[in-house]
Amino acid sequence: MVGVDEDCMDPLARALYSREPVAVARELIGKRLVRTLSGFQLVGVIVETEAYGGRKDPASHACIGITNSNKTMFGPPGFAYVYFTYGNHFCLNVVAKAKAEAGAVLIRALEPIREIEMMAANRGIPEREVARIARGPGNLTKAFSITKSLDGHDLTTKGELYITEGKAIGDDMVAVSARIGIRKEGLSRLWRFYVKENPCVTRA
DNA sequence: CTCTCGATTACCT
DNA sequence: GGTAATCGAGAGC
Repeated sequence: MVGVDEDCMDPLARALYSREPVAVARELIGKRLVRTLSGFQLVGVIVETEAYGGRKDPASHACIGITNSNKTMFGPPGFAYVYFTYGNHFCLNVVAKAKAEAGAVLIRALEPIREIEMMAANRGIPEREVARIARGPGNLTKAFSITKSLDGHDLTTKGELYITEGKAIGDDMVAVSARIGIRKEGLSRLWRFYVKENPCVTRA
């Protein structure tokens, strides 16, 4: 048994998420996502994120106003916003906002560091293909067994799913780009953050 | 390697 | 009825 340190790490406080989504998206790079599953703790380092705003962000789900499926984004920061899309995939966000009515940070990729075997099994791919296990928002939720049932879950409390401190990653190792996959406007906003040259980050 | 396209379903208009 | 913050298979170069 190697990295026992995660066991005594407390979840990040809600104050960290009570800021502009862009600031939170940058801050989350290098932090650890912890998933408690069947007595095991799956852990991954966050290596790719994207910020989404409220009514004024045309690419955000919150753009259309509050609905039954996006209401978590309009609630308090520090909670998980999980949605289902393309008929196949769940995506995990953290609600993040300063003063705006809505906002969130999409977790797009993780670097697996603990219980990798279980993650690979959840994905149905060989354990040796570590880089592919949690690369992409739909893939990471599958690897971590995250579904709509975790929508609204508090990520600042030690439980089924939470985020802890990790290793600080300096600005020289973090790249910025336009967001991926959005079809509406909003591409001019450079709200995507990722670790340079990390194999667990999505292409494009 | 890059590119195209189909899968599949909840939700909103 | 159209669409979506995706993924992976398969074709083509």
